[in-house]
Amino acid sequence: MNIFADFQIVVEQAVAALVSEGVLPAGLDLSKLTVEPPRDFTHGDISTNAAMVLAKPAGKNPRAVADALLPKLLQHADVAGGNVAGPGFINISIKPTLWQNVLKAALTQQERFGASTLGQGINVNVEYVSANPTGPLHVGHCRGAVFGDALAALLSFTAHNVTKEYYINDAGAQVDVLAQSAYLRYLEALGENIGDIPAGLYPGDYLKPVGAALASEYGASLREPFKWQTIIRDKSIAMMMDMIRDDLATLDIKQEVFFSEKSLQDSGAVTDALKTLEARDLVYVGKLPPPKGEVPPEWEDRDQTLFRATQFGDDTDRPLKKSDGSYTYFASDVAYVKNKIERGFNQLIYILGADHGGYVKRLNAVAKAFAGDKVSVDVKLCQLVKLLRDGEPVKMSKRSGDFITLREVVDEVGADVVRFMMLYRKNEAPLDFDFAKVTEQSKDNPVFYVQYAYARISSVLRNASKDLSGKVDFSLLQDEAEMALIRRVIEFPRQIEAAAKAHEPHRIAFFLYDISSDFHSLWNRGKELPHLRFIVETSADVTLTRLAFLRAIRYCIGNGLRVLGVRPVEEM
RNA sequence: GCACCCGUAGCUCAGCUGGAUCAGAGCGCUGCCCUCCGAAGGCAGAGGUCACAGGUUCGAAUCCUGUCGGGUGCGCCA
Repeated sequence: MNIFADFQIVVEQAVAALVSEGVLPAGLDLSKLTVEPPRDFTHGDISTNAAMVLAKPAGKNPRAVADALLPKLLQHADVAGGNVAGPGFINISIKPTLWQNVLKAALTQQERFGASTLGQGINVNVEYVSANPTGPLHVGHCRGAVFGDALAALLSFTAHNVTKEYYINDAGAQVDVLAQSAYLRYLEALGENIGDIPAGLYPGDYLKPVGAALASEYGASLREPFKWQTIIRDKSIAMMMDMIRDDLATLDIKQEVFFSEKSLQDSGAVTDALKTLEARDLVYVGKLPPPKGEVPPEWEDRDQTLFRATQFGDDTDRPLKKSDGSYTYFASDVAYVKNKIERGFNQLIYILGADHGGYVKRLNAVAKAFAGDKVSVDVKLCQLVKLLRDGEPVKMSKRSGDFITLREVVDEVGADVVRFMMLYRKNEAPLDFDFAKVTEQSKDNPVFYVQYAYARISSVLRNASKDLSGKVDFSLLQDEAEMALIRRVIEFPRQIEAAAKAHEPHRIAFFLYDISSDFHSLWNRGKELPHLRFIVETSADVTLTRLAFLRAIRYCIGNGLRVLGVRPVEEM
């Protein structure tokens, strides 16, 4: 139960009442109206900017609107009091029964506490990773993989109908290079001396099993590469994708749909998509202007088949065909967007590396061309991860093929640490990942800090005597440290919704840090003030109440961690 | 040349899509707290002209314009 969302409705009803009384004009825009916890809790429990937002369109001054609105709000059963403050804020304090009900809800809903109906009826496609099937995933893929997976979980938790998808780039030149590289490994597996892998091919050892598999399956019958290139390529792609799925599994990532680019071309979907655009006069043959400033030396003007992306806000029109008449990668993208729309998705989310910034406008343009405003596109760009070891950058040489793989990172520090750290920064901020720091067992390490809070709570629940008789009475929670934690619990459902709306899972990570901090603080208060301990020998009621309170907090932390895909631990 | 992202404390970053004595957290620095549920923690102090200059309005770290600085990308690659 998100009491802030509930009160949003209450405030809107109060506004409606004033409208019907003629105090406020009809047709007011309520979209800027917010109901939030106040920045400073001494102002109250709930705060709204309604009066200030409505004052101008209503032609009144904010305080007058607030004074008119306040009595309506005070009539509500859960409201204990309220006042108008500052330029026209309305602050409301709620009756203790309301926050007590939230704690009860946490205990009843358990793993579902914080879930929301926000996304009901919305079909979301989250596409992430989508790495070329030419080798194992490396660290660079880590962040997008975790981000996409956590965002998908967050959207599921808020009742969106989510499909997690991976786009396989299996149609371009890079998979032919893969096939050539695998062919050499195949010859090697047959006992031939292949020497060094030539430049331009994939040198990694991970292709040796592909060669071996081909050799054992086909013997020497594939020696003429041009004839059998298709078999070698398809086998290589299949094995690379298996490897990638295994890599993702180390992070507990399982996508439901693996969509082949090649299938789009083979099925005629690309041709169809272009026809659809042509029918709307969105395709033409023309020349693109060279980039301003430095013109590339080998620039030559040529006619190309172009999509009128500029009609939909892009910076330039985009080529659909190469000069030899074959389709560009972008043409596949166009068909893919169309395919997603036809599958009924209302929201298309793409998780891409920051070097794909140029995609944002063109993907939006394509979706607009096909579906107008009915389908929204959100491209989340993830910045680079800088790997450090004790503050020193970790060196990687991509050329030799010995880059650091995703698997190596997960093997060294564990999936939970990788997932949490990748989400402890907003996606467009660069991220430092220090092997030494992230495994440290101290409060400097946020993963540990949050896990520790969960474990401490679990420890208290274990230590508590099982056969206490008494009753839970949340009104016994009075201390300011307890109240601070209660405010966190109340805020949890709201944080989930806000993070889901903004497509920003990192907010959950920060929330978890904050609630853990408040918990550790309360814990230490109990050290100084024995009557604030969770287990109090002299009162079964107090003890049972605090244990129930702890369980509610534990559901917040546990559910938040689960959304991020991090396992809560009972002991450490 | 153009587009996108970023610029907040010495360092690493939050700041809930314009709110209130709001300028925050952690690290680092200074000083405290274990006869007591896990000190693997906690409390307190010092530290910033929110890159800069204008603008929008009741109100700006947040929105607009410009400047400076950093990153990324920019017609057949994928």
